[in-house]
Amino acid sequence: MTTSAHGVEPAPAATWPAPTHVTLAVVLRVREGRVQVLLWQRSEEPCRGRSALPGGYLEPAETLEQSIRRHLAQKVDVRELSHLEQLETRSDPSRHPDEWQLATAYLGLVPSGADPAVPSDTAWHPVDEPPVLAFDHEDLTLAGRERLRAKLSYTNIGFALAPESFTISELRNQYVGALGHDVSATNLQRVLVRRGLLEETGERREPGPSGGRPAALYRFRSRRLEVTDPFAVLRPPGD
Amino acid sequence: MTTSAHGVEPAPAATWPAPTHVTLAVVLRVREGRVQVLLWQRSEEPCRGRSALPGGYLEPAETLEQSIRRHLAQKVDVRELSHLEQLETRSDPSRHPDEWQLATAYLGLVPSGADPAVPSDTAWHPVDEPPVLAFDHEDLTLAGRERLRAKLSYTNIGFALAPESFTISELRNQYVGALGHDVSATNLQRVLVRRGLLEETGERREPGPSGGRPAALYRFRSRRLEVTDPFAVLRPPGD
DNA sequence: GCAAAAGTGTTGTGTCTACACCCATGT
DNA sequence: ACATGGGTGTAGACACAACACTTTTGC
Repeated sequence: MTTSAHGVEPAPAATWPAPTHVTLAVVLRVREGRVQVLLWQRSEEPCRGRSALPGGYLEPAETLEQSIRRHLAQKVDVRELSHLEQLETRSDPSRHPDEWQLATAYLGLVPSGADPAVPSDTAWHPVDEPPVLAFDHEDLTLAGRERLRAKLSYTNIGFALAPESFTISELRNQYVGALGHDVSATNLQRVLVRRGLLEETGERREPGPSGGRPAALYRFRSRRLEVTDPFAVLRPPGD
Repeated sequence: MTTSAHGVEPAPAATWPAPTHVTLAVVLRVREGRVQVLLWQRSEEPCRGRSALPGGYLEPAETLEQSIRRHLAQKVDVRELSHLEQLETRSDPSRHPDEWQLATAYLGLVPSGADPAVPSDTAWHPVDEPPVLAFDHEDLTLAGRERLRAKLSYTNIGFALAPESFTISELRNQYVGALGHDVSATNLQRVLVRRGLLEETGERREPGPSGGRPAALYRFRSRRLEVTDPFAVLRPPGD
């Protein structure tokens, strides 16, 4: 196995016969109205001290998804991950200074409510104003954020931001943070119910000390990714 | 470089220290109302004689996109490719019988009008009833077809199916084939013009021998992929 | 009663499909 | 004249945003 060369022999990529392969994850969650990304402080060269996305080398006989789950398990309780999907594979030979390295990035989501412990070298950072990131990780983070934003409007991916059951205004907070603009609770409820994504659990949340009408609890009908608005336009005729 | 082992030593994937990496392309076009995919007849084991997607090994110091373009150049005039985008990377250790092989698939599109010559071992096949394909290539083909179908409704990807300039009914034929259902020329024109994707060239196509009103020629305003319907729902307020 | 929070009713707008109708050309 | 293919006008359906209004709680 190639051990991580740390700048001892900065050979140009062309001299490497075969690329190494790493998996990375853009793990996002929404807290206090902002999207946060899980970052890790590198203790090795290259880019020692810089923040980076969690991940690492692909091991023999594992799939990319198994690999990223294994690496993530060292940073966060993987059971808290409500969704994981492949983003893309980056291959620019100059993306890593010391070796020819391919990187397959995943998007992971953590629902509100869950608050997994993370090791001391790992922390959540606001995705809007991240620290300087290693390699091409900032660009990958942006790609993850965009993917989430886009899918919120035509899939049920909201399930991955919400806990089992929730009130509409709790769900609204997740959408507001993830989309970056205001969303009315009124219309959010109507859109998601009309599309059959949400159903009432029948229970209610008791109001806080300042009063207010008790809120109905909802859940997502499915907690697996489904496309809910497949034809924005150019629908098949007669339907 | 690993030469293609042809079943001589079918070692389990776990014994390979590092994966090989190939790039593949799902190259699609629409002809006579059907989607066709470019396939190639394998002359080597494994899967000798089976049809397969074009592609091959990644070479040192090239990016994945350079790699797939290089391999495609052997099968088709790459200048005819109007669009190329990454689909996904497959990593199941059992996807190849003889080696541990990762595969990054691309989606390529060829516009109507262009009719590139292909070598004798390569041909266009209807994507609906393909021959038995090697490895996981049938599934990748399906993924490519789905990607095209989805993007037709919320991006300007139609430019990649159409030549420089075209009549609405020619464009309609491409959409009908790609979507697999009828599309009215009337509404197609209105949707694409309203969204600012199409503009008239000012020229007209002379009618054929059977008469008819001459058709206006259109072109796509941009021939690079753009998202044109970013918010199917949950638009930002006040806009 | 009053404030707070949740939820419903309703109106207006924009975008789409469907279909009737008009236009320009060849024979 | 009439067939053929292209294009416009228009009406209805639908989904959405916005906002006024009602409901249910705590104090």
